[in-house]
Amino acid sequence: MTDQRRAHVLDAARAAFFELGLDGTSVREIAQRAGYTPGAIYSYFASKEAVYAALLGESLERLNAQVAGACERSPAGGVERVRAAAGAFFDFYRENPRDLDLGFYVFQGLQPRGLTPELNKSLNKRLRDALRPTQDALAALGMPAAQTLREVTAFFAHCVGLLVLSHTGRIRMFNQGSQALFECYLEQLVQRAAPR
Amino acid sequence: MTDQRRAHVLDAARAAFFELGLDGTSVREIAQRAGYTPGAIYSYFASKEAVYAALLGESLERLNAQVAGACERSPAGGVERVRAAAGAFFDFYRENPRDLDLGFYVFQGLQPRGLTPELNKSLNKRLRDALRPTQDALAALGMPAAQTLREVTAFFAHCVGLLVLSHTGRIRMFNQGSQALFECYLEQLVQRAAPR
Amino acid sequence: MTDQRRAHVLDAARAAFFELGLDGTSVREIAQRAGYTPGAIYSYFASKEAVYAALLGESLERLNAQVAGACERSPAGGVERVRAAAGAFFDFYRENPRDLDLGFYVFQGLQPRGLTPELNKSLNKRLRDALRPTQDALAALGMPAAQTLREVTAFFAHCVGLLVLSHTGRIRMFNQGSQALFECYLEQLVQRAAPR
Amino acid sequence: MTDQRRAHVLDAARAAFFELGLDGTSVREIAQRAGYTPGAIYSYFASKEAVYAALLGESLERLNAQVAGACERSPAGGVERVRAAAGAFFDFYRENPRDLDLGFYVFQGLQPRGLTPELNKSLNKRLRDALRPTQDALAALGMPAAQTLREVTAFFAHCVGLLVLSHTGRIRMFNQGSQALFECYLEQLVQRAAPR
DNA sequence: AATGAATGAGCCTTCATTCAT
DNA sequence: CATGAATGAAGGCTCATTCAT
Repeated sequence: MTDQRRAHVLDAARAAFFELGLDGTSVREIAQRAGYTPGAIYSYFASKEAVYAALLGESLERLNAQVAGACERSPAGGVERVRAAAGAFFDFYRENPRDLDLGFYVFQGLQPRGLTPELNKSLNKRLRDALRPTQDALAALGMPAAQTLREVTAFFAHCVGLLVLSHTGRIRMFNQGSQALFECYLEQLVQRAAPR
Repeated sequence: MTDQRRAHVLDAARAAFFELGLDGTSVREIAQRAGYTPGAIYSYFASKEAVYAALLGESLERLNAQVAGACERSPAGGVERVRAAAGAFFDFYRENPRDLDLGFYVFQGLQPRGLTPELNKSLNKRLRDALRPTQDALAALGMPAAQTLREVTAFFAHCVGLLVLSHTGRIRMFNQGSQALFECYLEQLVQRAAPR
Repeated sequence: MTDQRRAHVLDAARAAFFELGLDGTSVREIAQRAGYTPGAIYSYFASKEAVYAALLGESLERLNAQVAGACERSPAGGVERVRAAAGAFFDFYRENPRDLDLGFYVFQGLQPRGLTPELNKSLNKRLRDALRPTQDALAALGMPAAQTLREVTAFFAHCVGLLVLSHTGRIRMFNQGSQALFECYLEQLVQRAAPR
Repeated sequence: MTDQRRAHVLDAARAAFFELGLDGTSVREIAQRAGYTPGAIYSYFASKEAVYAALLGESLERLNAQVAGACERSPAGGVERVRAAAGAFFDFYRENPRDLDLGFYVFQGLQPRGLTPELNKSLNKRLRDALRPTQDALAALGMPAAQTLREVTAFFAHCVGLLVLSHTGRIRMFNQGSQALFECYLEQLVQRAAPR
């Protein structure tokens, strides 16, 4: 019951945040969309930042689901699996730029009240999980463990860079598209994993 | 005289911003650090956002200077020049993470009052300028023009990604260092520019 | 409950405004007089201007009540009714000069936020309503419709003029009293409505 | 020399005030238009309100000139002179609504600093002067002195009322034009002065 | 006479949060 | 659990005015 209502608040928060951005979203706005008064929000979350942390948690679940779904639809052990896992990760954030904002906001500026070390750890873990399939797929192609770790980290960074540039419009400065650049990077990665 | 005082305000703003972050910095805070009352700030800048724009402009000048300096100290036409130009760019933001924040803040959220189209254009240009030496160095190695553009964009994205991950502590998640990963990417880039 | 408190804020605002004038009244002042902190005012009114609009609305209700009361106490259909309706209108503003200020302030300078077109329309209507009994009384004496409209408009203007002159002390310049001048105008009007 | 410069400041102030209104005009604005820095204004005027008082004085001179001009162009001693004097007075403010604002602002809200008793007296006198020709013309038609005073005061009030209603757009509420209503009032006045 | 710099008081408004009921 | 009311701190900004130079 309580969980349902909490989820309802979260839905309202997500909608508000997607529509208005992080700065444009106030507790009042969330409450209003949820059909509550501001005070009620604090029955479900300790603070506004806790709402965002929960939102991020939920966002990471969707991310993992999307990655897992893509993996299931591709044969294990081949380069296709690398493409599927990596592509699903990138696509998730390309299609949902607000989820990227959310991640940076929570991971960057939060007070201890909003992001306890345990919560931080668990969120980190889910993010890490979403990259694991890519890492595993690289390993399955014979890439040494140390290198898969390096590659997946670099891959993550590359995605983040492309997404941020795309999201802030900086990439237009170069007349380039993030999708094409992503594919380019992915092919180089696949090349390194399975030469020839 | 006025310029000196304006610079003094800018110094105060930079210090405040480096210490407290962009959201934590108020006009009151800047004024206090500069030894002024809040109203005085508006003798030098039209708005708070104009202060940030000026800060960014100045940051981009330092960036360009650093890149130019590194280029001067390396022979033109060889791979060393690529390493110098690209490395200087990355190092600037690695050593001054707040300058990266500044860039994203200004480019993302500013009102027209703070960031006129002309100013936006000129700031963009200076950012672009800072990447030009890298692009030129790639071209000097015989890389086709279309590819140099693609590569420099991807390079920029990779830097941003590594820096953001590093800045938000996410890179620790992978037990990796941004410096090492940068060098790795740079070597791959050099490889592509000058195979063998 | 909320309505009571809203009325309480309105009382404070009216008192402040009567004492300090519209320009001298700040939200802080209103809040202080109401026993609140400034932010609380915004629970009851969207803006400072909305407070004034509400004050004017309430002023116009009092005006209409006063006019209606005077009409009830006078026989319909005769010149007495003209004197009653017109006199009540003038007396209201003579006795409450600040209410006149309020009207002009709101009707003149308000932002859309404080005075939406609908609100403007409804306030206008109530002002118009307060003059209707005078117009009707003129018609009851046999004055043609077109003339009643002209006369009531001129009457309104004359009242406003006398009140403004009286309020700003300019009338003293002529050693005249607004009351006597009003009665004079009224008698001329009655003459025109019911010659002999 | 000083007087010339003072006049120059006054010109700037008038222009600013006509364009931006009283609330929209700042000392900065006036100074800028006069080619000065704000502080310089205080070499010529004790305060912003003193500027307005001076502006009003000058406005009253123009008013008197306009009235005098109209009188000169009409035969003395007849009803035409009444129409000319009264009409010129009304026209002045109908054509220059800002001058009316000025008058009310100065006469209503000024601090002692801006409006000393002597200045007040002299401004009052000039206003009174502008109505004298109308009063004299009425007397020339044989109207008793006591009545001419009453009539000219009522006339002044009627003008002010029509102008204020016109200026604030309230007159539209009645689908009436201030010009027509003025003429109507004037004819009644003439009637009273020279029956038949 | 004029500047340039700065003040200081004030403005309206926003908002996360608290807490008695 | 939820409300309704209110807080308090802060926010960016404006502007008449002062005064040393």
